[in-house]
Amino acid sequence: MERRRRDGGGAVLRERDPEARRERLLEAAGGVFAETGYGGGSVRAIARVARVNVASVNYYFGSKEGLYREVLLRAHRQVMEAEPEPEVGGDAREALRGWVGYCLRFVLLRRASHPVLGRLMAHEMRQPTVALSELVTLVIRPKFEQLAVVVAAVAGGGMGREASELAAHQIVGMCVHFDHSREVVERLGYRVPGGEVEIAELAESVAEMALGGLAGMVRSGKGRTKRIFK
Amino acid sequence: MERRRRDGGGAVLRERDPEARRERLLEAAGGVFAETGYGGGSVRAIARVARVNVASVNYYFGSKEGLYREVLLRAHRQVMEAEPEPEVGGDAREALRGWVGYCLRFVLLRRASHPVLGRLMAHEMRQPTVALSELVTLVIRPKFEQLAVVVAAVAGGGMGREASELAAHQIVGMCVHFDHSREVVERLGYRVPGGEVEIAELAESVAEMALGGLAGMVRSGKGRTKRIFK
DNA sequence: GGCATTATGAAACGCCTGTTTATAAACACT
DNA sequence: AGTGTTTATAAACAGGCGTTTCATAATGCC
Repeated sequence: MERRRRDGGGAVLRERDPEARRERLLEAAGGVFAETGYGGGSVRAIARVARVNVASVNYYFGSKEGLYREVLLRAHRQVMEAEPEPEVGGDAREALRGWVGYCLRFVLLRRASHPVLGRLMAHEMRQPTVALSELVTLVIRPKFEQLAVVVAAVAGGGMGREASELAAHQIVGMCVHFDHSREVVERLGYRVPGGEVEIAELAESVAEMALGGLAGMVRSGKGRTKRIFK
Repeated sequence: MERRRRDGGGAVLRERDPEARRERLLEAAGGVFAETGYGGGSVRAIARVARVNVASVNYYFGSKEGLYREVLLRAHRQVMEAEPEPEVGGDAREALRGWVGYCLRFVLLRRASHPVLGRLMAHEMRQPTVALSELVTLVIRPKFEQLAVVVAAVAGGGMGREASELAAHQIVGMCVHFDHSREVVERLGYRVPGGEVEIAELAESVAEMALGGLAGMVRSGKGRTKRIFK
């Protein structure tokens, strides 16, 4: 079948600056994907926010997925530059407090300048894309093993490796819950914090529960015989 | 513009049993929505599973949303009939263990006969629909307040109401994490349990951390002065 | 100036979605 | 047998999606 001729629309002003366009697209995509996740964000919405034609997404990034990958890489790079690592040396209990604070900041902090990686990862956890495995080995696993080490140190030899990791999962669960289930948590009357000070308060509470819980596990000897990892 | 005539397809075998069709649709929709959430499941997929025409969804339930609401109601009814309530009377610590076990069973259990409400609610938490508020007041809030009471009882007057509720949120976080972040948790080497026995083991660990954590909070007096609820 | 290269925009493509319409078969009742 | 209602179906509809096409405007180069 014959295609209709199209005339391209006549004289239009064309700003021409590839670098700026690429950057605007990445910025806009970061915001959109952080808000709605990969599947929820449409390339048309991104293009609109970036004030750019839809076709530019494919021109610059090949596909929606390509754009998403670059957004993730960029966000990861920004975090590595901007966010200070948690203190894990020295006192083990203090290290655990530091880790919890770091994790909660990562997930909850809503500063304008804050990198969007935390929210992107939250969406990945809920609805994984092909990028999840990469993200796990690149970002999540190192952080998680760091926590597992801290947990083992807090237990002071009172817990096996498997029990430490299980406890670490539970601690992570406490942290991410306030973001993952935000809608429910807020409907139940808790105002999920978004500022530095409030997040620090929440972190103190979570760390307190973790520290007390670990102490209890060590006392009861529950951490010794478990064998529930594969 | 004039519409083309359609002939309806001639002689086809038609099974005629409204009740069974409605039931098949609800069953199929329960499975599909439990797997992919409301947004992720398409009416065409549901109709295919139910071996029913697409239009039947709108004929019987008005809309996709109407079908979803009935699925939720049905699932809730099934749970109320099938799943035993957790023991909350008697010893407070034992009550907490009971609650955690109930919550984990609710979220993780994958028996063929198990109601799908847990998985539907998990999707609602991640991506709320208009049904979430209803679900919160109908199912989640009662359970949550039950937990908050148990937590306060375990603390034995050593925690204020707000601190009890915050601790309750943290405990819920530990429970739902293993389902919400299943993909990540499994990639980190933990096999998320789906059977009764394993779930009970996990529940013991979570309850242990909660009990120890609450004890620690009471000891340190952290539960007294907090004022971070709105 | 002439020409190839790169970048941009409007529209189309093909596929999916939930929903509606028109037809028709099956049933209930007279 | 005839009539009216309920139930079932295939096809159309309207709109969204990611992607592609193609003409053209802007640029770099000779």
